[in-house]
Amino acid sequence: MSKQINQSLREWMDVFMHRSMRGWSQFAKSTGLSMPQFSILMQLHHKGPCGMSQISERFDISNAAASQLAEKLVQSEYIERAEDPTDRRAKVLQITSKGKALIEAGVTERHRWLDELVKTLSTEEKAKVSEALTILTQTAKKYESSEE
Amino acid sequence: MSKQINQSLREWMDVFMHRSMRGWSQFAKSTGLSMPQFSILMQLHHKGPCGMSQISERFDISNAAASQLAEKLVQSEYIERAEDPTDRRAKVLQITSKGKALIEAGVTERHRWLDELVKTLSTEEKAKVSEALTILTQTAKKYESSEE
DNA sequence: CTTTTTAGTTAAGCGGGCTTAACTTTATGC
DNA sequence: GCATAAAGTTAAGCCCGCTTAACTAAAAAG
Repeated sequence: MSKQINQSLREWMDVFMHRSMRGWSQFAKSTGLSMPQFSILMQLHHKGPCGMSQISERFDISNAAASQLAEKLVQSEYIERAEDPTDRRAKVLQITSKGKALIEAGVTERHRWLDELVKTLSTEEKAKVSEALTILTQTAKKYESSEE
Repeated sequence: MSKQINQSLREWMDVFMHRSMRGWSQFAKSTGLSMPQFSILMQLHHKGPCGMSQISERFDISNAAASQLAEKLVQSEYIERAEDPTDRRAKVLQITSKGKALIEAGVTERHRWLDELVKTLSTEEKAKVSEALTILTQTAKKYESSEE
């Protein structure tokens, strides 16, 4: 039983990840953004505003690199870079509505595939899948918050 | 109901994709391979041997670019480049055992997190998740083969 | 059998990401 | 207050991926 769930998770992740990674990199390319720039944008969309150092830490690059990438995103108006009112050395990076729209367009595009899949499921199957994914997502969120 | 499954799919994707993409790019970096090189390796591992043109088509780059990337992977012994016996203009790219080992190490690392999640599930939850993911995977595979 | 098309390679050159190093500005520790 | 540490920025230089263009070699078309 334990073996079975491992097996099914692995297979699903395999299929899903290949599809997903390819889709995202194609989408990133179509926007004209490089992958590093795009990843930062995703990060800001996903986790909300943060400072420059969090970016460099998260992506394991130097402060200088983060600063340069952020600069380009500011230039193209996908993010905003403001002074942190509580510490005037620090900056607060935040996605703009233009940036948000871009990422959400990507998400929507990625979802089209999932929607197609769901369409072919029976009502009963839909219910099962929905319940299972909710369980997984909840568990994952708990785990993420527990690891710091 | 249809709304509910869309919602749970979206949330699931949000959490799992971020985690997974981050993990892969960290892993790729740790191997010293660039993302383009790593992606080609993944592709060869996932879909088996193919020619140079399929690579350039798949990743939407020029033949020249594909050739140069492949050359580097050959140099580092992650792939083999042989002459296609049925068409002496063409080449057959194939992952080596060294390459396979590398990718599989990455997969294993990615799975560690999934295993942690599964551990915290009850027996009943495991059964539900397992069943649902099997449904999804089967559906996805059918869909993939139907789209060409 | 010649012409054209197809598969791949090679080289030059551009642009991007990244690092190190030097610097500015602001906060912290004593 | 003064020294030290921390957050970002800027510039120089390297490596890498990518494109275009020129080329080789083999298959297909006529």
